[in-house]
Amino acid sequence: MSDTASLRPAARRPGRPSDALAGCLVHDLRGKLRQAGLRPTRQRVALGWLLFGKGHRHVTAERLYEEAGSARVPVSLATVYNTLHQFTEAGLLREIAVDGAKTYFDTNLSAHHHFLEDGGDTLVDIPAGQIELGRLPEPPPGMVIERVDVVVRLRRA
Amino acid sequence: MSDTASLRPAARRPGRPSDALAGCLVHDLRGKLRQAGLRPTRQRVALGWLLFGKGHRHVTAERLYEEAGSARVPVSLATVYNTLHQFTEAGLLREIAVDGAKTYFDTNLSAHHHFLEDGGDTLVDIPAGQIELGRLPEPPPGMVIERVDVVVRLRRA
DNA sequence: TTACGTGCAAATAATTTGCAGTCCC
DNA sequence: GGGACTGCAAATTATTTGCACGTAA
Repeated sequence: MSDTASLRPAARRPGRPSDALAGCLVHDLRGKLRQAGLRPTRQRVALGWLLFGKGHRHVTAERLYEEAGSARVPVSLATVYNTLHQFTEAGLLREIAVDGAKTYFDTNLSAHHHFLEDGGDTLVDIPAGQIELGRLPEPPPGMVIERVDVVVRLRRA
Repeated sequence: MSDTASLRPAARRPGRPSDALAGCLVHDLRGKLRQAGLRPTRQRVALGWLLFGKGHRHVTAERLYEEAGSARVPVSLATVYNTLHQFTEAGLLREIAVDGAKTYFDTNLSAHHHFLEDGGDTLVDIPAGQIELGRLPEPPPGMVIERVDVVVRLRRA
């Protein structure tokens, strides 16, 4: 049984390009993983599907674990953590630490920033270009700027 | 204002200004705590002393706990956590979450941002004005911007 | 086949909490 | 004296690790 079939068993019908894309996406995903030096195992493909299957998202390990469970793709929490970090190292994800304990992983790799809603629970993208850094400070000697993260904290009006 | 005076007192005498200053600083600190609705207990005054006694700083709970031990002011780690949070709620400190597990507390309340050195260990202030946010994005409806945090991640060149 | 992955449970790490005893006002 | 504060140790929460077994190439 192929992963494709198990994950997206929809019938092929004209007028719905998503079916064709679905197969394509999984195929791409496997290629992506392989290129990153990661063996495309069932779990990695499944988690990759959940992560990259429907637009950009922010997830915590816990959340992805629950989703995997709901999607009838049982993986252990440890594997979710491992996979998320492997994806991050492979440049497929970005790790963002906004507050306190939880670590979020962002599938959006392009330069952009975040809104943090008051409880610290929800993270929302700020479209690139909507925020503008005038000039950056000079880094201390011997250091280079790797990345700039902006978090806009929100409060209910 | 008075903060400036209490934080950066000029030396009044060659020799041992520390006694007079100590009284003054401690006195201010007690007043500060009282104004914030916090009873100026021995531990709070001692921790306040370590925090506010010598210029702005970034500390983790763990670090402050060690310092307190070194300064012959034994407090429990739990009390350090409690105190830091109480100070934060009282507006005496600012909590900054830059990465992963550790939470830093910043005694500098003015608008400013941070450099984060690569390991995520050291946090350095970026003087206000050295960084410039062009324009801020519009917050989602029903929300207002409370604060903007910028973290500039550094890597060894 | 065989090294790489995975699951599980136990180990860490940072932080919080419950409660008996202590100290400030 | 009385209620706020503290210390300790146990509880939580988020995450990591060690190791036997499973599986993709």
